[in-house]
Parts: sequence; structure tokens; C-alpha cells
Amino acid sequence: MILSKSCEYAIRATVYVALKSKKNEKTGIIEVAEAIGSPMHFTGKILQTLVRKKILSSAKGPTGGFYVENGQHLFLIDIVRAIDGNGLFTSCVLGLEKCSETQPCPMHDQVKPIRDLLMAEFSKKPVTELVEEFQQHKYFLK
Amino acid sequence: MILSKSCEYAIRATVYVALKSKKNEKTGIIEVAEAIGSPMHFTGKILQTLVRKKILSSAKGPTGGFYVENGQHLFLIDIVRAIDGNGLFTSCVLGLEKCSETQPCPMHDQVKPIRDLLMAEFSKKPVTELVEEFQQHKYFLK
DNA sequence: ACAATAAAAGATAAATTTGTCTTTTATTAT
DNA sequence: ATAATAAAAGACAAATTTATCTTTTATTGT
Repeated sequence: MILSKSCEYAIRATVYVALKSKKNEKTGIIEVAEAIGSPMHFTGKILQTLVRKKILSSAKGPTGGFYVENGQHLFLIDIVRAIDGNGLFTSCVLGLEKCSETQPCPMHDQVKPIRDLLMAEFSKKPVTELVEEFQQHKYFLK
Repeated sequence: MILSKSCEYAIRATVYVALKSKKNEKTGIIEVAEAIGSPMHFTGKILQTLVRKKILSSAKGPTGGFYVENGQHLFLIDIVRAIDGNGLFTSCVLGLEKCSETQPCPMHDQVKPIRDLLMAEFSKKPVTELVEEFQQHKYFLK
């Protein structure tokens, strides 16, 4: 597993919220969980963190819900960083505290370019692109 | 984190055991844990699974310990598969059950070549190479 | 003002991963 | 045979991740 379960949910949830936002609609926890096939309450918690991390916005009360702020340019990497942190791209693959560029672990140089590639893919993938592909029924969210 | 903590320990432990095997010595749990800086009992459990998975061999009693069988050609991928399974290389990055080659998730095609690269790196890295580099003091195991 | 709605927050719990400790089993050397 | 050694096995515990449920707070429409 590359990403944590929370992070997988977070990405799918964000895509769904962004999709609704495109239609100028807010969406709630129940709807999101239903749409992406995730446990409702847990999804609520994740959406909450995404709001705290400024990925999503939310409004309480009737007509409230989660949405993507206008002019918000979201990339997948933002979600990954918000939920899983940067460890996937930086922490030593063999778990060595001292591993660094100057004192690399035996796999460091081999793995470095690969995780850079991975980071690049997440970095250049806008959430809007996933939304569009989803609208074209190119794939599902659950 | 790309690999689980258990898997990180497993790789480092295997390198150390292989190093001792090269000198025709068996080594015990206490020594391994000390050498790689891992929790002793937990390390014992991991060595146990590595034996069950035919990565390492072991002998009980005095003069016993863990060792690498003669003619055993170990690659890092073997250890990764034994401890973490194959999920890192195969399971959908967005956690979609139905994601496959024919019905890819929105990140599938971007991530596929990268995890293939990662698998290739682990596949072509023999444990013996890590042992040699370690002997040349190119790096540490803790 | 009031009722309804929906997120935020908090408390609790299940599951998994990580870690510890004790007992059992096998092997060796004396 | 016996004592010492060391892995195997099993029971238990802490920490983290995943998941659920309840209460509180903010907002809206009437």
C-alpha cells in the first residue's frame, strides 16, 4: 500500500466534493460516504482534517456542507501531504535515522529518483482533471 | 513510509545475518537486535517469519542461531514480499476494489510504471551487495 | 425566537501493527 | 543423562490506524 486508507478516502472524497462544487453545490458527509463507498463517520473525520488543512472549505447549518473554494488549485500531492505527510517521499526506505543525501543508505540512491517521480506525478495531477475524467465516466470512485 | 517497520527491520536483520553467514557464523536474536538497533523480542518474531518464509534458516541449541543457507540467492524483493506482501506493487493507489489494467483508476497509468521501477530496484538488489557495501563501511545498519 | 440542518468536536471502540515477556521445544556439549 | 543454550511458540500489552456514536456549535429558513 502506497497511501494510507485515510489518504485514499481523502483523495476520492475531495474529487467528489470538487465535482459538486463545479455545479455550485455543497455536499454533506452522508452523500460523500455514499458516493465513494467509505465509512460515513470516518469520512466525516477525514473531511474535517481536510478543512483544517485548507484543502476543503465547509459551512454549517442548512444549505451547508463541504466545498472547494473558488480559485483553489488543488493537486493530489496537497491531499497526500495533508493526510500522510511527506514521509512517503523523504523517510529512509530502510528506516535508518541517519540516512541522508550525504550519508545514504544502501537503497537511497536507487529509491530517490523513483520517489521523486512519484512525487512529480502527484504534483502535476490536478483534482479538476480527476473530476473531468470522472464526469466522462472513465472510472468510478468506489 | 514505503515499507512497514517490520520490513525495514527484516531487511537490515537479513543483511546482518548474511554478513555473519559469509564468515560461517550463525548469529542470535540478541546480537542481531543490537547490531541493527531494533527491539529484541520483536526482531525475534521477524526472524522467525523470515525462517518460515524460507528467507533465512535457523538452528536451535548451543552453536545455533540464524544463518543464510549456502547457495541461497537473496534479493531485497524476496524480503519485501515475505513481510509486506505484494500490495506495494499491485494494490490500487486510490483503494478502488475494481481498479485493474482494463478498468484503471485515474492514477493507475501514472503510478504503474513507477511501482514497476520500484519493484525492479528491489528485484535486482542482491542481499550480498548490501553485505559487501556494509563491510566496506559505506553505511550503517542502525 | 424557534426548529431544522449540518459540520465540529469529543468520547469510545475495533483492528492492526509494533513491541514485550514467559514457556516450550530442540540441540549441543559435558 | 544432564545442564546450558537458543530458537519457536504463545500470551499479553502498547501504540497507531481505522471506525462508530453522541454531543455541541453554528447557520439557515420560517
